[in-house]
Amino acid sequence: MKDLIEQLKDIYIKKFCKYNKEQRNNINILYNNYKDNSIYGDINININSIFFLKKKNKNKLGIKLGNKIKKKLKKYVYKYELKSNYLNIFLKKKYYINKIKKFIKSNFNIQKTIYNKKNKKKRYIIEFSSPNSNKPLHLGHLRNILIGNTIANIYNVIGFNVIKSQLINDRGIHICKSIIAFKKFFNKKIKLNIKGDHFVGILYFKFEKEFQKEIKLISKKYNIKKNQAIKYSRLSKLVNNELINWEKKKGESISIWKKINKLVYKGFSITYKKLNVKFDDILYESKTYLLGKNFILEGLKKKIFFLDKDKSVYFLYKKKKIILLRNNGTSLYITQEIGTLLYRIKKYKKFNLLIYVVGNEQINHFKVLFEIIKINKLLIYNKLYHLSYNTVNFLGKKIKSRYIKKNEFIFIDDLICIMNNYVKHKIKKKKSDKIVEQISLGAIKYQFIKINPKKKIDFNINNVLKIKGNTGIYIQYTYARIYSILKKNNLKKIKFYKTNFLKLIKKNEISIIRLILEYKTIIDRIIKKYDPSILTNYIYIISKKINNFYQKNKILNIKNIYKRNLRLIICKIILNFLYFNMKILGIPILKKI
RNA sequence: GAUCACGUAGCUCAGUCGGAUAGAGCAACUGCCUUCUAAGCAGUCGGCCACAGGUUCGAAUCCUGUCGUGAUCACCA
Repeated sequence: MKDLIEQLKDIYIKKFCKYNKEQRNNINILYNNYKDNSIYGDINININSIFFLKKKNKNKLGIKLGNKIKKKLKKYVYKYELKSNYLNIFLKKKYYINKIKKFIKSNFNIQKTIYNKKNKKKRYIIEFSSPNSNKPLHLGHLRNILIGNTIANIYNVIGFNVIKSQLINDRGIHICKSIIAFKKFFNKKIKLNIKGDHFVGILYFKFEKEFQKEIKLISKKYNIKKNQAIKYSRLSKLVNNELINWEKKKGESISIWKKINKLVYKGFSITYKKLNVKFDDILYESKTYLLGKNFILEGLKKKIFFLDKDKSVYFLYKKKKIILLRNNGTSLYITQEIGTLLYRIKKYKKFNLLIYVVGNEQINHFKVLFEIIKINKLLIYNKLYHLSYNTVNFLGKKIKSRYIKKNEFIFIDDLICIMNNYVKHKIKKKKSDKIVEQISLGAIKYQFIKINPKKKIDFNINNVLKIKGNTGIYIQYTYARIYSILKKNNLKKIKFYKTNFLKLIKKNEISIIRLILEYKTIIDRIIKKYDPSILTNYIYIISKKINNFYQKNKILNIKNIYKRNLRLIICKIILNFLYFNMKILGIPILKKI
């Protein structure tokens, strides 16, 4: 059974744009949750496209459409009004009552009521996080993870088959830097009192520090520029040799590499666990990069790629050379990326969309990658999407390891720690550490998801530390409030059939239900725009509405049993609805706060 | 220099692929706890939607230009 919005759309299409696809996509029919319903009605139909047909007759055509709707949907529609550019539909209370009954029938199952599972065959692969294995996850990863995880969860809600995929960049020069530091500055001794990934991070930063020192010395000594000084750097040579050793699997390179990676992965898993993020699939570039190398060599034979004078392999993109293989035969970022994609094609065979959640600094990288796939006539060309988001800036600049100084933190673990301390001090009643952490995690996640991925985040600890107003805590608090009411009254004892909802239901109760009916539109918009922030905003509006209702109306302590039943039912719907969406957003659910 | 984003209230952000009177939160100031969780609710204050043109019945939204901020510009990953 189609829902009302879809039915209205059908009538509209039949009447005005049966054959015009473009206009069909522009039809704008929405529940009115933002303006006075007694004036603007329950559903607003934007009739601009009618202007397209005949400007002069817009009123006539509007009335025609209104009459048709009233006739066809007389069960629910009792009135329509033409106002400005809108055809406003006024609904009977019965419509909302039926919706409430539907919720009751499904035992308050949000998924069943709003989305009936379909499309299970459609497979979506979502790659997110993609860390390097040389340092802990930082705030850039945090944004990435939260966007990726939320989008993945939403695809899941609709009923698609979703694969959350993590690609770990576990090979390359950056790892070798940690390896050298481990050998040279730490005598191959692991510090056990530090979380694994942080320890490896320390190795990496130690290397960078020493490296910069050396470069400075050389450039001063010989009076040359820094980038030229690299040629004479001893540490740089050591790293390059380490990479060659690693590729040849010589010496202790591999064993130390394995040891370091193990530490890092252990550290990652703790952070992921805290964030409550799980992956269905983990890929390692060390295992896929050879596939890419072979692919490029084959392309060279097919004359899709070319050999440069210095024997490096390149690809022409917009008349510019893009290097695909170094002249010494070792592979690059793009090489690995191709390899990983080939691996995925082999493993999953068919998928509808592969979404790369990667920062916007790599827009060009993905353009090149997709072009390479297209030019090689691989059929998946249309099934690749780069979900790019803006950077997380710290002190005005993009977060990069070289910006880290003492007393500055950019790691997820540190942020959680700081937030925990803050919540602990701000909180009125004493709470267990577990609850404190769940509150701070909710706050952090909400604060990051809240912002449109297109916009950059200038990270400021004071923004995250907010616990009033539009925050994760507000959502958690709303949930806990309603939960405590329902806990005091066992819903199962209520006999629904005795309640005459039609007489009891009032404006404010209807407006809550109407808000929930908008959910489908919201989800559609999120999928269309790849923007999870839409969901946080929506959940916030719902929370505000229910808090307002809570404060103005008594729910448990009223004499009229039937009225109480109705309000409890609405509470139960909202409770499950919040639960459902908090799960999607990954905000911890607390029964008490 | 080129390319791509973004510029909305003092601050942090919404704004439905052009439509009804530009919306929230924070901060500041008022009210509201002997009654279901006051981490809340109700209200006041605050806007030349960066600037200038253009497109049309109609622009915060589309186009062009200018300014500002950031990212990228290829053998780092």
